[in-house]
Parts: sequence; structure tokens; C-alpha cells
Amino acid sequence: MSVTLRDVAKSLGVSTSTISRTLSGQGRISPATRKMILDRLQEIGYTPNVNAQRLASGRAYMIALDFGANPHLLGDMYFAELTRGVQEALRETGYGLLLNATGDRLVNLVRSQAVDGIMYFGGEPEEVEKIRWLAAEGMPTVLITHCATPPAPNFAPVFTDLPKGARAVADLLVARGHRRIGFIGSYGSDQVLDVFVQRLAEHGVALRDADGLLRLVGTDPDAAEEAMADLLALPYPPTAVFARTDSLAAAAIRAAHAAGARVPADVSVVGHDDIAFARLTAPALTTVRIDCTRMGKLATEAMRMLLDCPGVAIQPRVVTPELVLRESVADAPR
Amino acid sequence: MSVTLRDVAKSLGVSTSTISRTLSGQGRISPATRKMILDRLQEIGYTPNVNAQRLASGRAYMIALDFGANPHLLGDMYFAELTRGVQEALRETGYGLLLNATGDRLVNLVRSQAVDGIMYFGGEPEEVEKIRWLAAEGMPTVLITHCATPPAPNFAPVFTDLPKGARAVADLLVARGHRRIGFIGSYGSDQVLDVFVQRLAEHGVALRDADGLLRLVGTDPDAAEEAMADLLALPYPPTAVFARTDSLAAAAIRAAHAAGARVPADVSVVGHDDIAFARLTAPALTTVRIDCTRMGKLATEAMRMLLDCPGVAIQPRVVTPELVLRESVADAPR
DNA sequence: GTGAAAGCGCTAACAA
DNA sequence: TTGTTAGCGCTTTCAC
Repeated sequence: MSVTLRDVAKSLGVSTSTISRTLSGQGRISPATRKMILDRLQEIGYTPNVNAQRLASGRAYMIALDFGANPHLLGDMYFAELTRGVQEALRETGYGLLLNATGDRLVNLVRSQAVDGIMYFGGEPEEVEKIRWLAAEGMPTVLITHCATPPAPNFAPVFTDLPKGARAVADLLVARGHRRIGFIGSYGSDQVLDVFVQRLAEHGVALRDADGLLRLVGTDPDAAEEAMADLLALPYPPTAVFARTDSLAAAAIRAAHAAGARVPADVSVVGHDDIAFARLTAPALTTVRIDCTRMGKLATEAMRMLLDCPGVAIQPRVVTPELVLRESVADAPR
Repeated sequence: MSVTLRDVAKSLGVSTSTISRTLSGQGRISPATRKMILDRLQEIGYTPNVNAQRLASGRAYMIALDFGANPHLLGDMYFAELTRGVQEALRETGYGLLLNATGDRLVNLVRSQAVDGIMYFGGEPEEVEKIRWLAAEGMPTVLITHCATPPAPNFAPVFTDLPKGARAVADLLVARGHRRIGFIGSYGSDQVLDVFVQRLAEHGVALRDADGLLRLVGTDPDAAEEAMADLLALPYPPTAVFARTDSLAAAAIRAAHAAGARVPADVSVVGHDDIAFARLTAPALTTVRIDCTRMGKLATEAMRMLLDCPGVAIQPRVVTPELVLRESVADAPR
């Protein structure tokens, strides 16, 4: 078949272990032999069989990245950006990235030695619990999520400070003179919504479902368009609307146009996530930036800590959302 | 360490090979033992070591998906959708998906037995050549691209019929009465542009750089905004503009708004790719749909053919673009 | 600093 | 139909 370590060893007149050491950098070898081996290896064009390496060493040199059941809730952009961050962090580390191997049960991924650890992106309570259980079973896991979660042995969380972003939006809107504010998005309980409402309350602004200002439409842009139309048709319509995702915000802008309302002159719109498209709406979207690439990087770093320093306690890593001011917010019309 | 096949065999009173056969489905075993083994295995909770399997069988049960140097040219959405398609097709096949392992040289991926085959997404001539070379070297490869390419041993292309889409756009615009048409996007040579211009010519419509109607801005939305502004400032401005990507089209719409031109009443805009956001612009974008999820599926199917039936000639698979009519095109103003 | 040798856990001839 | 046995190609003690 292909050229093996033994073949090479024989042809170089050294033992397999010497070459193995040279390649791994482990154990001492004289600079001379080292150089000789490296040079000859280059010529010969030898490529180690990774499966043999994995079997012998008991390490997979592979990390799994798995997305929860709700990839759409969080959007494709999350996926792309997060993955990019992971890839960048993994580059030149010797680790491979195994994508979304669900279907295999997650447990088997580590048990079968297919991967050394699992990075999981998701936020449902049951998912979080599952991941923590994996960690408790001894598998290195990092959870990328939106809720603060304490670290644990073999477990490192990476999360966003969602409340901070929500507060920033509330502050911005109030500062711009808005008193009548609507919200579009989310299903049931949502940290962003909760904190947003609470912060508004602190400013003396009430955002009540009873006033028709709360439209829990989930993540469907069509529903968001309807919701926005409803909002604008209210006897006393909001002068600003906070949409839970940029897609919903874009839909809201569409609905505003359709209703003949100018954005932001008549109604301000704020999005959330800052996906690539947020700057391409007309007007460009003021939104809360979640740096997913960064999350991917942090997650990967955390995983490498878990792998390289087993037993060492890991600090949770948090990504701070950032308000991105663009064109879709103006002073409240008087 | 963990429980091995030998442990299990011993505890069941059978040989390792019997269990191995049961698990793989290869070779005959009596239904009775088969059932017994499966049941006990369930209880015991045995998980085979994949690296040992891979080493012993010489198969990696893993496929690489690699993106070329231009992930941005083709957009993150391509990435997300394509990957989704691949994942769906891979589900329950027993194959894993190794993402973007470049950094390792592609050749080593197969040589090191890390993967059984490589799916590559990219279109630069040198990339295509590289991939064909890999195939010639005996590595199963599928190329996902935009240019028709003949299949070869170990090589299967999956591509889009870009000319068809370009023609459809030309036909649409002309049918709607447009005679003065601009183009935004692309760097140098681009099949879409070439075919678009030619088709327009067949309709008796000239799209000439000399008239300032050709704006080769690459993929930068900001540049596209400028380009659109320029276009609209022309003494004799176009009544329709075809943008090479949806992002550029969105930028063009923004520029039109800024210039006080109504879309589509004053100027029609057509995009390309139909990314998720195309329906969220205001007005919603008429565009050319490229079904990336489908491409991912087809690519995966092709790869499995390559793997399961080595030596068998593979038909090239082509994805047909589809014109998606939305709101951004209207009859030419008179 | 280097080599010999014993596995890593499984698959797949080959026997039986 | 089932068991025996020899590897798969590498890492890693353990001597020297």
C-alpha cells in the first residue's frame, strides 16, 4: 500500500521510534539525526497514517462542533461565523473539526474516540443539562450559549452577556425620547425581552402585552411583517420597535415601508445580532452586535485548555454585545 | 480503560469476529446469536473504537468538505446552505464530515487516511486543476463549482448552469421593456456577466463599459453603493440593474433610495443567489436562485458513488438556477 | 540519544 | 456459522 513508518525507518537506517520522536518533538534526539531525518522525510514524501497514530496514542486530534436542535432560531449566520472562528483558532493546531455529528449520539463521539472533546452550540435547558452530563461523564465539553452557566470539571461555558445588550437598547431608545416602544420576536421566555422590559420600566416606560406592544412571533419574518403592520395600526402606535433578530427587524422595516411609515423618521427600528446583512437594509440597521467569530475562537481556546490541562478549572468566557449605531434609529417624533 | 471488543467477546462467550460481523452486517451469523449479541451489547453499552476500526479496515468513514480561498466571494450563505445539504445527505450513513482541513495540505488528508474523499467548493482555474490532480493521484474528489467540467476517474463535478440564470435575467428585463441596463459586480471574467451581455445583445440591447453601464466592483457592498449612485447619475441612466450577488443588489437598492430613485418604479434591480435575505429587502429582491443545499446533497451522493463503486464513471450533476420573481423588477418607465 | 518490542482495539483472511 | 490468528501503522515504555 502506501509507505509506512517502518519502510522509512529501514531506508534511513534508524528505528521507527527515532522517527516517531523526531516527528512528535517528544523525547531527545541529537540535532544531527533530527535534521537528517527531517530532510530525508521531505524527499521521500512520507505521510503518517493518522488512524494508527490515534489508535496508538489514544488521542483523536479532533474536536466536534455540534449545533443544537434550533439552528434556524439562531440563524445561519451564527453558524457560518461561529464555524469560522473555530476554524481560525484550530488552524495549525493539528486538530481537525468534525461537524455536527449528531445522529451518532453525542456520547459515542467521545467514547468511540472519534473526537477528544465536544463544543456544543445551543441554549435550551435540556440541552445544557445534557452537555453538563457529558462533562460529568468525563468528556471535555464546552457550551456556547446565551445564558450564564457556571463551569465545572471538564466543562467550560462561553456565553454572551445578553442582558447588557438589551439594556443598551432600552437606554438608547429612551435617550432618544421614545416612550411608546414595541417588541417583535421570541417565543416564550427570553432573557433579552425580560431585561429590555425591565430596563424600560426603570426608565418609567411601560412595555405591556396588554397595550398590544408585545408581539411574540418567534423567528418567522413573515409573522414579523404582520406584527409590525399591527403595531403601526395601533390607535397609539409605538415610535420605536426592538426586533429580536436582524431578520425580524428587516421584515419590520419592510412592513413600515408598506404601511407608508418612514424609518426612522416615523418609527425607529432596532435589530439584534448584527448579521452581515444588517448594514444593507435601507435604512441600515442599528443593532446589537454578537461577535460569533469571537465566540468560536473563545470556545476553541477553552477546549484546548480542557484538553491540554485536564483537571484545571476553567474560567467562563463571556462575549460582550455591542450596540452598533447605524441609520434606523432617530429621535422620537413629537 | 474503556470496554473493548475482547472484553465483550469474553463476557458473551463468543469470538471477537462474531461480534464484529454482527455489528458490520458482513458475513453470515445465525439469527439467534445475532439477536443475543445485539441485546447484550445494548446492556453492556459497548462503543467500538473508531480509530481501531479505521486502522484495521483501511477506511476513514470520513469525508472532507473544503472551501477554496474565496469563501467570501461566494458568501457565507453558500457555506451554511451547502454544509447543511452535505450534512443531511451524510446523516445515518456512518460517515463523518471533516470541515475545511486546509492547513493540512489537501493531499495529506487522503494519504494520511484522515478522510476517504474530498469535496471541494471553489471555482478558480488553479483550484480546479489542483482538484483534478488529486483525483488523478487516486483520491476520490468531487468539485462543487460554477463551471462545467468533465468528469474523470475518481472525479465528479457538481456545478450550476450559470448561463441559464444569466439568460433568464436578460430575457426578463428585456421583456419588461428595459433597453438601458446596468451591471454591478464581478472582478474580471465572469460567466454570468459574459452570458448576460451576450443575451442582451441578441435582444438588440447593448451593455457597454464605454457607456458607463458596467461596474466591476468585486463583492464589496460599499463599492456597489457607489457604483449604483454613479449609474443613477449618468446622463442617460439605466432603468434596470443586474447585481452579481444579492448583497450587491441590496446595496444598490440602498443607493437608489439615497438618490431618491424608487425601486422598481424608477429603476429595477435584480440580484443573484437568492440568499435568505433576498426576500427581506424593501422591495423584496427578484433574483436567481442557486440551490446550495441541493448542491451539497448532490455532491455527497456523488462522493458516495465514488467511494462505493470505484472505477465506475460518474455523471456530472448540474443544478439549474431558477428565476425568483419578487418585487424589485417592474416595467421600464417610459 | 537510540533501538527493541509490546501493544493500541479492531477487521478479515483462513480454518474448522 | 463460528473461532483463530495475523496484522493495520503507529506510540511508548524500557533497556542500552
